Amino acid sequence: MTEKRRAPAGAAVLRGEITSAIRAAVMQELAEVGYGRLSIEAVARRAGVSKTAIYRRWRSKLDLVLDMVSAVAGRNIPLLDTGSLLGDLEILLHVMARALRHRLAAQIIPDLLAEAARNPQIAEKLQAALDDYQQAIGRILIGRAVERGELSPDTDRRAAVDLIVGPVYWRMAISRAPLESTEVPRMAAAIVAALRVACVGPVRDEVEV
Amino acid sequence: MTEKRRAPAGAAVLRGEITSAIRAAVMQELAEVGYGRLSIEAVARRAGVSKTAIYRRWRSKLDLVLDMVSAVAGRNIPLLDTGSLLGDLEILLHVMARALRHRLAAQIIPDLLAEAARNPQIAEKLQAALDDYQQAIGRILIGRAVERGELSPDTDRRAAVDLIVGPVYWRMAISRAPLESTEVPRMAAAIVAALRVACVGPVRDEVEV
DNA sequence: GAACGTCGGGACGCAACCGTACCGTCGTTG
DNA sequence: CAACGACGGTACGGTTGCGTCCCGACGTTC
Repeated sequence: MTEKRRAPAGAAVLRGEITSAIRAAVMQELAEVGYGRLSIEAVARRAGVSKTAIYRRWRSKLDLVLDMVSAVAGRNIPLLDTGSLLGDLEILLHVMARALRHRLAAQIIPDLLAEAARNPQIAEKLQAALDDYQQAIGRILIGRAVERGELSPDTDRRAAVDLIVGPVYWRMAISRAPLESTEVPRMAAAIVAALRVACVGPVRDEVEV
Repeated sequence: MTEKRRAPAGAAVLRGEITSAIRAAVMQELAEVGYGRLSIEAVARRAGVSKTAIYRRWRSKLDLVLDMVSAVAGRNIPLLDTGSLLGDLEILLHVMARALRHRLAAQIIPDLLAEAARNPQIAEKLQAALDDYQQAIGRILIGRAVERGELSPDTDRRAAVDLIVGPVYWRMAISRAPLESTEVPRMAAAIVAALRVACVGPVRDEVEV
């Protein structure tokens, strides 16, 4: 019971440099072969590390990836207040575009999102992060615009998020065409126009004859 | 040289029912484990067929999937002319939404798109299909609207496609939230508003102070 | 009705990977 | 300075999948 336990010391401590090497290797490997083909052996090889080193830190491949996901997804997105919906949107689009311009991100994100569709554990972590992200946009960005009077109070947050995030994601992650920074203002302006219209009730809509 | 070759007959002919079974099994398997983990053995098991049956028809796993992709992606999208941009958009969105509501499609499409980012062969086939799709939208849908005078002639086709396709894809394939049919008209209206603004030159844009 | 020739199925060798057990190493702690 | 104890690395059995080969079955054609 009252065992005297000496704290691990000396060589008996996880070396952070190795943990980092593994993390980096996982990202590389994830981008190169995807989650489906991700193998611990390959990660170990790439990191110049033994498999045991990995299994000591994470129980399984799933654990490993889940940990990476929460580490990356946990970051809060800073949503600066520029004083106008258009300005806020430009900033947000620039941030997203910059993120998706990174080769690793552009490959890993769609891959994990696809994997989430069949892996409940990944889905949970990823959807949580995604929901945070979307809620943040909806609450902060749209919320501010409503306060300013730029948008109607009964704007549908979810629909708004789709209109904001969809185009840039489609362009960069699916269509995989570059999005020049100079195009961002135009896209932002278009989205503002869309949002102004999107506030009307969901069901009722007149059809022109 | 002048060999007399009797045409294959009798049991010596590919049985279409088996080919179909394999195709169906591939779709199921693709949805369940993704391209990365797709195995010929599993496909054969699920189809109730021998591996040889598959290898007789396709040289490899890649060939198999490429064939499926071109078969599905080859279909032309009917873009009905309703007489107005708004009407055309509603139809298009309904078609996309219906397609993405199918479980198989909603899982396979994002998976293959992610895979395309690292597999040149799949990327080629898929990007070709995607480009066709986008060009069709750009040319027909936007083209008609321009002719009608609903949009400016110098509307950027690519940017327009992003605004049209992005939101619905994000909503259904990424965010994985249901898109009610009743929401489509509103989304279409929002997109029309966006498109009207998106025609201004890409670079120049005044910033409100 | 006999011959033909491809069919589907089972088995094989090979390769990759999983997760674990063991072993010598190393640096701190008392 | 000696002992502790977790460290990283190697080696291992088991599993899975790939692509191929050979076999008996089968139905049409002559």
